[in-house]
Amino acid sequence: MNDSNAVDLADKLREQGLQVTAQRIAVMEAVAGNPHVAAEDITEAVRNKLGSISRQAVYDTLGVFVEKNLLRRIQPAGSVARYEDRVGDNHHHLVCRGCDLMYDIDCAVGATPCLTADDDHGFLIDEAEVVHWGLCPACQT
Amino acid sequence: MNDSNAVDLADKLREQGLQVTAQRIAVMEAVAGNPHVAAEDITEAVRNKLGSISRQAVYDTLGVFVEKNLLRRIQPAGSVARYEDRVGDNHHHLVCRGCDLMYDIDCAVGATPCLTADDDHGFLIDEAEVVHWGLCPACQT
DNA sequence: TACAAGTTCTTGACCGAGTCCAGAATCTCT
DNA sequence: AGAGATTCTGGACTCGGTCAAGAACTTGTA
Repeated sequence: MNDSNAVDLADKLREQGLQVTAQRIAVMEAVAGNPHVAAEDITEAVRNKLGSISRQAVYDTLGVFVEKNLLRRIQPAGSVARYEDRVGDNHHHLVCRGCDLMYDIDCAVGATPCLTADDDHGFLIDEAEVVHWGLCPACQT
Repeated sequence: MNDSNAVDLADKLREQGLQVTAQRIAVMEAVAGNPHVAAEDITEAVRNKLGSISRQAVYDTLGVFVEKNLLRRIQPAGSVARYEDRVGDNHHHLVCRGCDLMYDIDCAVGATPCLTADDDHGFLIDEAEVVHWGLCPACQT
């Protein structure tokens, strides 16, 4: 969250042909410091840093970042969209049915688990998303 | 969709300790004849059959059915909730990013693929949900 | 067949994450 | 520094889904 990080982030944006703005840097930092954050929390974090940002700017920024593969968007059923900056490894998630607590999971089966479907119906499959559902220790009571 | 089916469904409901109503039978039939239907389409199907039903009754009914494990609810990111009557086998889904077309998938890895997570963080895991994302033949152009 | 108790359905207001739009501000390149 | 493109702001809006209270229906008992 220091200046050198901000510089690194700026370079990352330029690499993708994106303009560098204070809002975008702040959004990136908000996600980097907080895996699985919701848009609302990102907005709040950015406001704490910059003073203000519009909801639209946050959604636009997140949308561009996901499109450029700088962020990954995850949205377990019944939950709002969440964002993380761990991209490129197709890791999975463990979600609590009770409180939405979420952890990253490296699947025991292998690097690209279950990627091959028996019958792909002619689809061009690009991702196999795995969500482990359960109850966290606190919600098991 | 004939009378004997309706009788079977009525028994299924009683088995679960649920009251049998025309609305519930119609909702069940709407899902049975149409895997991966959204609540709105179910409402429409029931209205075609019974004349009318309230949105609330549809949501209530779907809620109990899912709770009693008579239906399964699936909700891929960015899509509305969908329902199917194929329960108990934990099969997976193939979803088109372009048009939300959805197919059932039996995973090539085995009966309970990826169910074991490397580190379960103390969770009581009850389901591993797998979604294969891609583009259907029509959306590949 | 009638009744009471419990469950389910209807109606209508409401919620909240996310989108749309048009104009103002900002960034980048020359 | 200035032009052009991109991004941000503000506010209205959409829509799947939920909440609440009272009316209607099912079911078990007699």
